[in-house]
Amino acid sequence: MNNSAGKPETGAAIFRFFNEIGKIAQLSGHAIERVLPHELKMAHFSVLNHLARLGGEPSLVEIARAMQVTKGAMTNTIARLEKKGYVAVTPDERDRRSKRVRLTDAGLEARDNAVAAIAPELLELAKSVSAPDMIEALPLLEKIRRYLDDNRS
Amino acid sequence: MNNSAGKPETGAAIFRFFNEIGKIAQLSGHAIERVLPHELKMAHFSVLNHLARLGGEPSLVEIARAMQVTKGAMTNTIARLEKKGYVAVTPDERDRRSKRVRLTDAGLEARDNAVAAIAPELLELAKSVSAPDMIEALPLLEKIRRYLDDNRS
DNA sequence: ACTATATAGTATATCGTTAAACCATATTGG
DNA sequence: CCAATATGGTTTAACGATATACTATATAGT
Repeated sequence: MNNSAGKPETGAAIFRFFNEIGKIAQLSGHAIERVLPHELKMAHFSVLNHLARLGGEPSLVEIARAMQVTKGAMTNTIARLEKKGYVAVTPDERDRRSKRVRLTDAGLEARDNAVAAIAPELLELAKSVSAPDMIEALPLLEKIRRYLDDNRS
Repeated sequence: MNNSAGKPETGAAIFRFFNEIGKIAQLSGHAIERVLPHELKMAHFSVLNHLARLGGEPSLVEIARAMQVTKGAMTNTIARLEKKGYVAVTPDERDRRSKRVRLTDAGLEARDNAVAAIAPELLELAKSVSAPDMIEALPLLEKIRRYLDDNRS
């Protein structure tokens, strides 16, 4: 049956879509945190992973924007990561309001260990559900994420 | 590295899948909270919506399990909703440890107003992205959610 | 140049959540 | 029956996030 955006059931279906997305995010977040090294919360791991993938030395606010949290939250997160020696923070010479954040070797190692800890969980899930279907759904998810990203005030 | 789920990139793709899911959940949550009546946080609305859809008089822990939060969190949420008059809480005669939670008329009205406030956002998004694609993805999402639900410890 | 405005980062109060300890009541197995 | 154990709910401490206000520096407009 064809549901265009005008039909009444469409709203309910879209609603359910986001409902499922929210629950999956919650459940997968918990599942991942369970296997994560004890000191690494999801927020910390996300930052390490972001730095490992992006490379370079982004500023604190750039990281905050990428992680979609406030800069206040990122001040806290970066401080914790720095205390653990996972990131190095240096003042920006050009813009003296700003700081540059760089992943240390220890940080990269911690991130790699975390990824290795998570991988089996993900692969088992992919086996039980359907890896091809999930991969096929990726473009749609990216499109939706971009839309939401562009339309946040 | 053993990869029974397929090609070696599969792990990375699954990882990205959950990354996107997480970001969409965050962004859509914020977007929805923006249009929600000021007193209604996402957690409160979710409970009202759950009660409206399920009907009946579930216990506090049953709601907590459905919402995937701890019972401590639900104690707090229900207390707030009760103070606003959106739910009525009565002792369970059969099991005197338990409480029954029922949606009041005011609660149903608040929920309906919230749904009405959210609907336009969702429909605009569905129009800009692709409602059919989202609807088509629903079974996969439900399958993943069920898997995660069944496999949480 | 000077003023106004924007931006980077920090500090603080508040909020919702979790984890853990706890009390009360139910249920189960000797 | 009764002891052991499980379950429903509340409370408390710690934590991460937000919003807000604040300091310091940068940028734009006149």
